[in-house]
Amino acid sequence: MLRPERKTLPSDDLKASKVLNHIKPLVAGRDVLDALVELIEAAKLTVGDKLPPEVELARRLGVGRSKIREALNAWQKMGIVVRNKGAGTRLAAEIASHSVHMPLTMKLEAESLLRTHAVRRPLEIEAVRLATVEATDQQRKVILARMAELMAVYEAGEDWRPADHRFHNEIFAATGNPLFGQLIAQIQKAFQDIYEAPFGKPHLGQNSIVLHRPMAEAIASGDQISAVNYTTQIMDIVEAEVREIIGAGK
Amino acid sequence: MLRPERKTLPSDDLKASKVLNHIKPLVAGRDVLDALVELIEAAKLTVGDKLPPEVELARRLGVGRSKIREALNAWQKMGIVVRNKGAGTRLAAEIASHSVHMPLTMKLEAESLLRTHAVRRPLEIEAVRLATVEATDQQRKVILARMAELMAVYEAGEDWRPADHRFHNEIFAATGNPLFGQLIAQIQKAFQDIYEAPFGKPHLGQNSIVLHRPMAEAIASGDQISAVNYTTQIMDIVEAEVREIIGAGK
DNA sequence: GAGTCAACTATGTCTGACATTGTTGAGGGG
DNA sequence: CCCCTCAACAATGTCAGACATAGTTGACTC
Repeated sequence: MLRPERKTLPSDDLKASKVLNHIKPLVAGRDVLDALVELIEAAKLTVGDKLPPEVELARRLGVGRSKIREALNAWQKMGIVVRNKGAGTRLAAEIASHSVHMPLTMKLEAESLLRTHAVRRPLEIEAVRLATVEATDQQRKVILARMAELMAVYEAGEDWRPADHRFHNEIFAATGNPLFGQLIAQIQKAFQDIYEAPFGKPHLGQNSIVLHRPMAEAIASGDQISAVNYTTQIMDIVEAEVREIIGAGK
Repeated sequence: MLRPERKTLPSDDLKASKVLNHIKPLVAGRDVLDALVELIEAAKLTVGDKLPPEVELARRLGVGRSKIREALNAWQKMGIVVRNKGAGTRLAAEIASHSVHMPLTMKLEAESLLRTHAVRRPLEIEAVRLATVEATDQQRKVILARMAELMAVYEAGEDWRPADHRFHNEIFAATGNPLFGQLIAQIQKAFQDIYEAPFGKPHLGQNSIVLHRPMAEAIASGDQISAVNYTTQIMDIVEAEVREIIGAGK
């Protein structure tokens, strides 16, 4: 009637648990995510590998389980890890492959940067197309005015991003569909949170400023094809800038 | 030497706490965020208003504080609330009117149905395009399998929407970008809540089912142009159906 | 050799406690 | 009367322990 005892410990994640001994506990100011990144790098974990369980991570890093969970949940939302009840937490994104020079933190965040941009791109293009079709005469004038304002600020060498923001918001308003503005605002926020942290403020999008004038004029004149064209170019330029910042293209 | 006692309770958040009595506890399957949305709507909270404290929310909704915290932290990341130690949690974004997280308010207006679709459309098309380019061989096979499953269920005259959902989810997964799936899931949720309530279950999208097979095959074979083409047609058909349901075009 | 099933593993959630910080309002001094 | 100080309060941040639930494994049975 007695069931047998299990003596052997399977330990699928030898790599991780072994390195865990060398990880220093968190000192004040150090972030849990940084420590996790350090662990992943040290253990050379790749896609599909299992991370140590929460309790062990918490013990080794000297923090509570809640902090570990918060960090891992954040990563799951970003698609970096996959967590399963009963099973463990596994690496999901390709983050440990190339370009050894760049710290892993930057790689992680660069991934999210590209992903966010990939979602933003079609929304922005469609918003411009809709605006070109739906805008009222009044709105077309305002768009041109915002564009002029943007160019002035830019040529004066000042910080042009607030003006850029107002310009794009006007376009979203002109679509007649508030969802565009709201969704992109969400994405934009995530975007900023990401790229302002690791990369400083690299003035992303600078190379595309000159394209804003013809784009605005295309919207104002109702030229759907040109408007979409210019927007696509702008998005491509921004994407190229992102890839340049994070080094080697995918 | 004795410091005075404080008898008065300041209660800045009268609105919220008052309505809290009427909120029903969470039943299985209901989401914490939905309950919070309901509370915010019922209390007519606007930007800057304070939400009830975590412990009270947890008590009233019949869940642990950890779930409340998880939900509120997620909202903070999205910029919907701002949380401060010592102070409380306050509404940051205008979500009382339109938001992907607030299907309840949108139910009222049939117009938002079209708006939601307008946002979903470019996302879906881009997701298909990306999937066509990025999918692994394995994923292409799974997409074809899901499509076959969908067609079988459809031709058997059963409810095909679960299968349809699985099919599209597989496409989103194949993009390699979890954001597409997440965003569209949000939108999809709002979409369903809207059209299922006022219009019954009109099987939206029925006329486009036949297009799913060539679309899946285009994805599987890497034919970007055809895939985008079929998807565009599908979205156009759905849009036409929506317009028909809500009566007169726009 | 294949299937069964119990022990094990790991995450999800609840509860209670304490730490830390913002807010408030009474009291004292000018 | 106004401003400043400061102690009590309120609310979130964090930790720790416990239980629930679901996936995984491997020895045993047939």
